[in-house]
Amino acid sequence: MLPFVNRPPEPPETPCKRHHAVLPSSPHTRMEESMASIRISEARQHLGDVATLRGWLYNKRSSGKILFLQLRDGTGILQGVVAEPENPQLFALAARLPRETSVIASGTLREDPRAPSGCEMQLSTLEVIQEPTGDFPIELKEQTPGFLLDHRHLWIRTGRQVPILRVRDAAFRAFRSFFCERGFVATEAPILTGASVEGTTTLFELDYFGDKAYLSQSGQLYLEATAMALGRVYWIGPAFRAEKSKTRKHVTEFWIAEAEMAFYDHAANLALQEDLVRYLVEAVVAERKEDLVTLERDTDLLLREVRQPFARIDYGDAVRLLQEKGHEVTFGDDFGAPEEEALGAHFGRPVFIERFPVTMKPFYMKRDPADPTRALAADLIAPEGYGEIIGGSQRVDTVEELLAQLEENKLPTAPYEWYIDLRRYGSVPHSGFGMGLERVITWICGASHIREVIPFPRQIHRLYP
RNA sequence: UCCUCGGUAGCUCAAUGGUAGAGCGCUCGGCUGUUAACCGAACGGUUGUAGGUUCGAGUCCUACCCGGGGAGCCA
Repeated sequence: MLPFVNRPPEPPETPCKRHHAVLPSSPHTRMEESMASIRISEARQHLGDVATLRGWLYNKRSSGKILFLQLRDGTGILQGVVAEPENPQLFALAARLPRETSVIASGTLREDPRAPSGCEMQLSTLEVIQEPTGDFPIELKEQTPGFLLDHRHLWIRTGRQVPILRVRDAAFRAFRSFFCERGFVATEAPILTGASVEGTTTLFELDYFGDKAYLSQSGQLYLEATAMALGRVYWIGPAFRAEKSKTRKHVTEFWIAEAEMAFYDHAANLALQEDLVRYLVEAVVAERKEDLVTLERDTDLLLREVRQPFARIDYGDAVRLLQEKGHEVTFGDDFGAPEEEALGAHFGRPVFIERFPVTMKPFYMKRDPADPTRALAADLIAPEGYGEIIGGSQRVDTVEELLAQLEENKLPTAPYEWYIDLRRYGSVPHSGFGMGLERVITWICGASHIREVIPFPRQIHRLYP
């Protein structure tokens, strides 16, 4: 047995050999030894080679005795070409196959400006793995959201959905890289909880061996505990809100990216959030530029938005600004979607709204020493109408303040004893925030609805598939 | 939960209270460079459900069911 050591892979003699080496074994795979199995994203590196790709028939077009198969494999779409006079049997087979037939296709890769991607495969063999038994429900034209959502398990194969899910992957990874590079420790919060974090939002309730339990709406309180153990922590986890929201910004199950930092004050918290959002956008645009172009996202605009310093506005000033713009808001109101959109449009870049009145915010936020009616909290509003993407604050760090604020919010202390303990044993100033990953991804993609950027969105009255 | 719009062919949509239509998809035929191909033909219906008005209802009325968009709340 070879010793398991961390060594770099040997440089491949040819790209073909490298890819051959990583082929998984499969009962469906009957590869000829000399042929490189490629993924479509790598096709350009194999021009002139005979190659094999495994995937699905995405679409088919023809003109007389020439047939164009659009093949997809999850990394891209490549055109396969077959002409009847050259290969009548293959032509007959290809002409018969319906969309989404799973196939192993082999042929010569070559550049051709007439092909949609600039290169194509001159097909020599086509092995059918499974031929669909009915018409594929998702058509390559406009369909209604209800129908598409009922067929989400198939919808994700088509059109914008594939690039969006790749951007999502890049965003998740960039979030983790950002914190990993800064020495934060990834840790986890429980999903099953015995009490509400904020005491306000509606939770999903379930039976826990005869007791009531709830699905977590945020890992924050637990991250405060792990931050006292590890210093600086972060995680990405699911969050559940049972509110009957029906908007383009809401799903009942979403992924929250949270960080909690010991010895960070409000200012340091905002600086970190700004660095994070800028890093995320830069990283995702760099990695998935092609996908964003496919999605027709204006990446220059996106980069301009994040490369300048983010705007900051005091809550009171934001109210006055909105009033000047004709919005009917008064001090103490939370901002609705039109107000968030107006603020985003006014600044043309992400904007922090700082120092909310404490009456609007949950019990765990620290008050501003300069004005105890205000919380050391900020929401980050994305531009272009995408709304709030981060909510954060400096946290209460003394037992006295915490008990007083629990009481003001009419919350019992018993479920929070462990949380109060954090202020009893070496409490320190600390801050943190939660970012709605789907909201950020929606903004980065320029998508029109949050449900497009999560593989299986959960909404009120929608639990299938 | 509230406001609003809708439910007709597999899909997307038409149809003054008077015979149920088109485009796309599927099927068949034509076309050797298609780009959601195009051209021609065929196939395709218990008009969301239940009741009511009417000589006659997809259309009008009532109730219910389901969905879209938006609001509030939030990330």
